[in-house]
Amino acid sequence: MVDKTSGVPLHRQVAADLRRRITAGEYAAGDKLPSERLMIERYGVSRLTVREAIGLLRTEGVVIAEHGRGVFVRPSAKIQRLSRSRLSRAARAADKSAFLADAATGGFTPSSSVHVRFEAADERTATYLEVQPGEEVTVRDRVMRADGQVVQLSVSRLPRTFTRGTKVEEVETGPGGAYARLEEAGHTIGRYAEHVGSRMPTPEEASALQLSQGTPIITVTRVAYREDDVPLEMNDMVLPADRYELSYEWAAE
Amino acid sequence: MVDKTSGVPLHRQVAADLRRRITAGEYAAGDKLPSERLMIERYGVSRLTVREAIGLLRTEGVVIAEHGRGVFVRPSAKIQRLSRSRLSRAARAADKSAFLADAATGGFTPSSSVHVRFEAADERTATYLEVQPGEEVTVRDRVMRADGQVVQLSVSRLPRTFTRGTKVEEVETGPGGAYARLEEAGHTIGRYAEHVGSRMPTPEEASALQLSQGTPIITVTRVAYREDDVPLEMNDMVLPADRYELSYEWAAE
DNA sequence: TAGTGGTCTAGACCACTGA
DNA sequence: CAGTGGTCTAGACCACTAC
Repeated sequence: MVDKTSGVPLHRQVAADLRRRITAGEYAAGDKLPSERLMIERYGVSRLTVREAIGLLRTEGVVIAEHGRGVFVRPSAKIQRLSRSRLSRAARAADKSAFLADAATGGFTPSSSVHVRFEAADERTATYLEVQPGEEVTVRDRVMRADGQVVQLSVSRLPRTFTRGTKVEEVETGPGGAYARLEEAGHTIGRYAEHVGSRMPTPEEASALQLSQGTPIITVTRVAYREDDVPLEMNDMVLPADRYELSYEWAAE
Repeated sequence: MVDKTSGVPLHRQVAADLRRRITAGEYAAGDKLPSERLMIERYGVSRLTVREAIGLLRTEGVVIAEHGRGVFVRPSAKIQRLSRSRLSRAARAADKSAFLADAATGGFTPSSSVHVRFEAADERTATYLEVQPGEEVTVRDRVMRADGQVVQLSVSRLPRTFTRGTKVEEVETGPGGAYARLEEAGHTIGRYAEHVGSRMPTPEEASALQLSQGTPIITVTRVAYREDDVPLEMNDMVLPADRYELSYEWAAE
């Protein structure tokens, strides 16, 4: 089953064999792989070697281990598509936040909890919001859930000069959300920019989003600009990569 | 150094301690961590436990192990920003492919190799290109390098009905690239859509892009539509997440 | 209770790096 | 050459799951 003279590490050979069987359909999505003890016999290697092989597949997101149950082929999660060029004034007028609008499209039951605080702008925040480092910003921390499960973390930051005395500094921002309050205060949004990246989650993010090993996160930093190009808000979003796909669209000219 | 009675796995305690020292700046970017043998003494645990701790940090992308040298704090790579709403006809007229345009912005020396083949459309391709499964498509495989290093993989697919008899079926597409040839053939591009996701790389992608452990990839599927909304091309791109950030922009209304 | 994965030890040999 | 990480073994005990 494995070639101990090939020079290729045994755990890689075992991982490759399992991977092949999975892609060949021998083990289908949701199926249980043989137990570690059984693989020890089949491949003629030690337990650690088997566990290293499984570890590779876990890191790749191919399988998921469940304590006391077994190792299972990971079902490819259904992807939730988020169209990003749709934060129209019309949608806000219809009393939907961007997240709620997504929910309406996706057909899940949304809920979210918000925490508001104030802090001094760090280097990165100052750069995006074009303020001086140390300047006070309003921070809205948000945990978004779909059918009870956490699906998105969002941290919104605005220069406090724009939010003082408005409901943006309260947990409940009222109909239309924070953007509506900003517009009422005379700050009409002219354009949005989003910066999309990806990385492995921190342990905190992994537990908050209940990510299984081998799942990266998608990071989105959205900046909302006023019509005169003054930054009004930056929003750092964290999404589990196995559940989301972002879609953007633009005209050729 | 570690509490063997706390119930928290030892390797997690070791990992947490190392992570804390790194974020505290005790070990700066590029610094070498203590050797495994030294950690065995310091933490009073076995070598496997130390290696498991390091393995966690590697998966998180916090450190990089180099055989025979040591384990190093991973420097946060400089991010190459790609603005995605810039595939203008003007840019193409200036004889730059999208990749070359990015290169001009980023200041690196680009090179790429292309392979052309033909295949039958699979399910996914058929959906995006709105053709029948099995219909013949032209496939342009591309490996892009910056200063010699592979930085992007790209697979472009077009219905062969649009490419037959054109230079799109050749390796060298001529000035302006494939899009320019399509326009000459009467297929004017009306809009683009991009679908962005992220996942851990396959072993092949990891070695092709020389990814260190713990680096996810960003997947971008760009679809180019004709002015009458007929799909002309789909382009599956794979980018190392530690080197790229994608930027999109749109007007509020 | 039996079977599963999770954690951990002690020890060994190998491959790679750099002085 | 010494020091580093990479691989591997044999064996042990634990925590969780399901019957």
